Amino acid sequence: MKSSAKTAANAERKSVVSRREILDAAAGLFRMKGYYATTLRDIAAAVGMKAGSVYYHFDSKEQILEEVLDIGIRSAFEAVRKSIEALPETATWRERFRVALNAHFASLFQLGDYLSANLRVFGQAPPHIYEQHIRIRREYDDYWRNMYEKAQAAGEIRSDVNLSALRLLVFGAMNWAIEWYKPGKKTVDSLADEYTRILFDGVGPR
Amino acid sequence: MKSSAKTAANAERKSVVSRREILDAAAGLFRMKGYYATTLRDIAAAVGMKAGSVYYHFDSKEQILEEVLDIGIRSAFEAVRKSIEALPETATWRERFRVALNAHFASLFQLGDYLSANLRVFGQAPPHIYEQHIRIRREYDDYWRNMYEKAQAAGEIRSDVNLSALRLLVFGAMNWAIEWYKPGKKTVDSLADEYTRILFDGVGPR
DNA sequence: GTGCCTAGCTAATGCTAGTTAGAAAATAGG
DNA sequence: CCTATTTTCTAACTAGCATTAGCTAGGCAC
Repeated sequence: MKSSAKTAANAERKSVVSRREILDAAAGLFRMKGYYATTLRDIAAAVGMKAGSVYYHFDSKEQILEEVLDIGIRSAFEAVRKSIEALPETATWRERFRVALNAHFASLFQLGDYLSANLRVFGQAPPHIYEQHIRIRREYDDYWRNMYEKAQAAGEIRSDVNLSALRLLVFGAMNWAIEWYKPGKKTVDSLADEYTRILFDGVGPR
Repeated sequence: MKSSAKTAANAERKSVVSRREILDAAAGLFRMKGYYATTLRDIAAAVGMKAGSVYYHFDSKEQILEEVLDIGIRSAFEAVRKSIEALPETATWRERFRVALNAHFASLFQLGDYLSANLRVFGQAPPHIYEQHIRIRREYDDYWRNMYEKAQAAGEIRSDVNLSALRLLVFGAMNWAIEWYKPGKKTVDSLADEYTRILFDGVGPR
């Protein structure tokens, strides 16, 4: 009974391990070179395998992409949601924004390459993959939209502010960071801080 | 004499026309599908040619990419510069920012596909092309940086504002717009207006 | 009409990438 | 250790892509 349970766990683990390694490597390569310029041979080599072996674990290169995209957005969404839930009920919307932004940047810069790979390649993914992926993306979008709406309802965002513009501006800032961020240059905390200050206080004279 | 001048003009025009058509088509296709998923056959078909014929006008697919990238950033830079130069000397830095932003969005959404193709594919361009391209990009970046510095020196941007963060936030917002902008949804003018207001006034209560 | 130049076509080339099927090696369990 | 299963390797295949070299047709000048 016990040894049987151990057998099942071990048998699962090698392929689970290899599968994860492949995904990790793919995420890193997609982020760095994009989907099309990354070959299966590249990915396989990164995990000490040959390209044909990858097919034991995945049906196709496209399936790898789908999973990388999915993991990327879900892990970010989860991190953002969790960090907000961990706040006290009394937290301001400004603080929630900062924390959410922080979690997003943490996902982008600290939790592996999945989100950055996602941001880098989703816009050019094969059409059917893009169409599938856009759904979860909209959910994430709505989550942020909802936050802005509540902040405005609570008076923390002025009523004259166009929330749609705000949302798009912020998403741009959040996501374009992959193009310029260099680890060590700026901590995720300070980045989220500064963006929050700029957005809530504005840069103009008081 | 007259017929000779006409000959030269006509002979130049056909290849100049075809060449431009190829670039226009390439810009559109790169924007839509990315560089790698766009084939020479796609580009050729879009201008009513066959793939082999494109080599009469360009040495390689990469050369087409280089030119699309270059035209994209240069046209934006030029538009921004021109629009600022057309302002009176007394214009505020806030107004200059708005006008520059407006010009950038106009380049992005109204002057063909070059800038949007650029933004979409430069991050995944072949390394030697990327390295070459990044130079002009830095010049554009510096132009904006310079604007913020002067605005801060003039007191129009508060001294406590981290200009580096501001710059990166704004670039993100400016450039990520390719991911969501749908013509007709919002005019370029109103977009630049709204972003300027959010950034200068902030969204928080006064 | 002839000759030259321009602009595009065509068939072919060479290479690469994703993928497959069978063999071999590694792992796991008794 | 042995056996069964899992995991990886390998050689090959096919399709597609960028590119090339030679040809052709049209336009223009003489």
